Amino acid sequence: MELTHLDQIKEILETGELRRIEFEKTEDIEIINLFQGIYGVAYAWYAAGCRTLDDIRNKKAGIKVSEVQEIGLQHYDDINTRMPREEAHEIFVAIKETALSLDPKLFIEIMGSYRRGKSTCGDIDILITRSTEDGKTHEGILPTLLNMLQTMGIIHEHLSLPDLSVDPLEAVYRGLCVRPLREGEGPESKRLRRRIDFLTVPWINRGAALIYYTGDDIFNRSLRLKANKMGYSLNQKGLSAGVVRSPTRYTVKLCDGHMIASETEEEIFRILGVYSAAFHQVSADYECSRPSKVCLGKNLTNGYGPSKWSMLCLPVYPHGLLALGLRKLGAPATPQGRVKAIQAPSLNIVYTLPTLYKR
DNA sequence: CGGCAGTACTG
DNA sequence: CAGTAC
DNA sequence: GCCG
Repeated sequence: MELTHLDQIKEILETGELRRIEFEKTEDIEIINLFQGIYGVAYAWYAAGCRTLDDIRNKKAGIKVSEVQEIGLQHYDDINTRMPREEAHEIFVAIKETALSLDPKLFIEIMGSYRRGKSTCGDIDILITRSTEDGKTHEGILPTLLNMLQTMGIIHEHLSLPDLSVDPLEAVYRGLCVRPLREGEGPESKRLRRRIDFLTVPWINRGAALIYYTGDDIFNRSLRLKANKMGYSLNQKGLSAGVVRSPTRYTVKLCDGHMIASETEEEIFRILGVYSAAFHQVSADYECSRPSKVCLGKNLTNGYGPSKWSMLCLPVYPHGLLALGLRKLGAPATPQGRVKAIQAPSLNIVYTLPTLYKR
């Protein structure tokens, strides 16, 4: 008798949760993961024959290394060490204070793994926007803020600067920072470089932006897939209805539809039918309404089968979808993952297991 | 057998 | 366009 | 790899 998905899910939930990283322990994926620790790095480096960071430093096989990637190499260990939650907090507090000194009406929020309540953070994601009720906006704030933070010694190397020419309210900055000095601490004390992203969005898009940048990636993909199945489309700007897709090519949108929710996370989650008890909680509990990563385990392969997709993991979501993390294979392959989501009515059984709510 | 999230940016 | 970041 |  074949095991059903549900049998396997129950077994994993009962025997303990695994991380999807467990499924990535093949040599090529490990090396590609190593190279992806450098901002903007290409899978092409692996394809070109590079296998170590020194191969990259020595420009083996005639590969090109951009200025930004040199920064990534220089600070490789710093950038790829997760920071304690407390350190992310110190950096965020300093940035928020600085920003509010420019305009006390700015909306400044930290997103990413910090907002998901994680005890360590791989980077810092900061959202900046501003209520428009007094007719003003956050236009022009980001460059000024970045200059101040640089003077304060918080922001260091730039990886990508904001392009304000398209929409001055929508900008992205990526760079490296260090935490502010603590009380009585001299400038000689060692502080690791940390990855930091700033993004600004129009005030009305803040809810959708919060969902997207709070993540994680698999959660977003499953949520978007659910939106599609319900006839909507979700992106970092908002939830749209009336999207018409080509019957032959599903991904081709014939009609963009119209925005029905974007200002708050709650309205978007509510329309999508996502359990939202956590909205009454503080950020550290946010993760509890979010996916619990589990794997189907040894019964499923991560091997390179004849298919161009290889299974990595199976997160379980509170909104009633399972998603299989898949990796696209084949040459020229991209290591960017894909998600397969399955509508699973029986998932209600999973919800009741305490695993989903432990932290 | 098609589909697997959606968008922005780079070369 | 392919590749990559989020 | 697996679902519709």
